[in-house]
Amino acid sequence: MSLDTELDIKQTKEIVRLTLSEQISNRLRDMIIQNQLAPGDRIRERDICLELQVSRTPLREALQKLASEGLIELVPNCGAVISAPNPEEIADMLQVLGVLEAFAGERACALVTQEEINEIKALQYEMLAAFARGDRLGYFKLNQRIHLAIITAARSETLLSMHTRLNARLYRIRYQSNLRNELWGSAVSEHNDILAALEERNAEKLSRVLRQHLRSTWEKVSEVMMAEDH
Amino acid sequence: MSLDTELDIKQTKEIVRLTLSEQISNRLRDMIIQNQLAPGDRIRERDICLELQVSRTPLREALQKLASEGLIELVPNCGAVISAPNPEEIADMLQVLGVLEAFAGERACALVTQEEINEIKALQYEMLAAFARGDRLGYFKLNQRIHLAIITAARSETLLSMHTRLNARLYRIRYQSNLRNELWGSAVSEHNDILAALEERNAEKLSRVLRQHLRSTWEKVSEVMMAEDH
DNA sequence: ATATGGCATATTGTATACCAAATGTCAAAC
DNA sequence: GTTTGACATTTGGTATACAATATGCCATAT
Repeated sequence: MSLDTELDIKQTKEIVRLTLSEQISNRLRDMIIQNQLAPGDRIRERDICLELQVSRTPLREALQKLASEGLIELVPNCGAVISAPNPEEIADMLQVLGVLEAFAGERACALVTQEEINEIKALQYEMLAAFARGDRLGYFKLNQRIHLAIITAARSETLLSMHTRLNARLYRIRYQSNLRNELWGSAVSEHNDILAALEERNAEKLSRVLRQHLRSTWEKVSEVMMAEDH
Repeated sequence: MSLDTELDIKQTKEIVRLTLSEQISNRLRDMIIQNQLAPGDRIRERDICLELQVSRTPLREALQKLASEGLIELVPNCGAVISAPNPEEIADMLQVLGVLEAFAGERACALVTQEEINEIKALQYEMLAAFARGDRLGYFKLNQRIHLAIITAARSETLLSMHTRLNARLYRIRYQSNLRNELWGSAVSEHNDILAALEERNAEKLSRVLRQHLRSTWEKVSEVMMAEDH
């Protein structure tokens, strides 16, 4: 299952045309998210140019984009380093993500269609299946898709783009945390609450549960971070 | 009073060194915010290069940055056009901004210092002074500074950066709205409520008032937009 | 008159070479 | 041991060339 599973299903109307710099930034973003480029690593322009077989111009445009997304930091005359957020920053981001999802929940309760609820329920069952099999990767990705589905149901472009950006910055650490934490399936019951609140279209409840959900995410993530940090 | 009034007061310790692409993106951002580049306008690389006396490479890097901030749209092979958000998008952004400020208010109540409250109160009086004089520009900028002060008091980098980005996209339209709307001073009483809630450190109240404040901002902005749209 | 197709022109996308400035390293001098 | 300075490396920026695409125009066909 790839990150862009939708491509298998959705019929894209237009032919997608990406500039080279977009392709590069997408590729680098994936490499960062998947930890092929680790936090603190320095990006050497020449090396990446050789590796991806592109010239410096589009690569540097891609770096600018990633920098403004917060995935890398551009130090003048020192080049680009992969961002290495500390626990405080992670906690901060997760809190804001919680606020965004809480708002998404509010709106979703008013705007979600029965079809979307059914789809989320299906994803929920798939996630339970992955959990039963001990399939951590599948579990994690389905978890992500459920949250994305709720954001989508909120029908707010601004919300979606902010969530996407923030999520990209958190993806790696959440993934690592999911792989390592003993309690990797502990969100199952919270997800039941989320689904229940959505089905009742109880905005206040869904909002509250989602924000709480991100708080407990922080607890799990911090546990793993502290352990790694010796 | 310039946008960066602080420079007059604050002693900057280090010498700030910005890369050329940063300087360019800052300049273009200001030009967009101040309506020197109007929504829908197309940016011709060569023209801007001549105007700013820079080469294409750093200019294009700057454009990438602005595009990822949502201030311009980059259409492959067609160049850059200044974003022209429609009323629905504006409403959407203002709602999310309201959510962010509400959260900032919550945190600020817990973290704000007495000094900061005093400063916000001072800004409030300055704003009242500007209102009394009919100084719309001064009123608007002080209004912005008050909100920024609340965000700052919340002590969340993520929140600050998201707020800054969203605010940049909204700045122009809010400024125009402030200039033209009959009710340009109607936020004065809301600001009294905001300050009161902050002084009481009443998180729930401040959060609610701030979100409501952005809702009434939308009412004023939409009024002006509708009028302009014929 | 409208529509189609093709051509010329303008603009963007990418590659490359080059230079200046900044950084890091390492050895010599004190 | 610390400082100084020369050197190699890397990045920031410019200039330029060329390819790909978009745009506008005109002639032709219907």
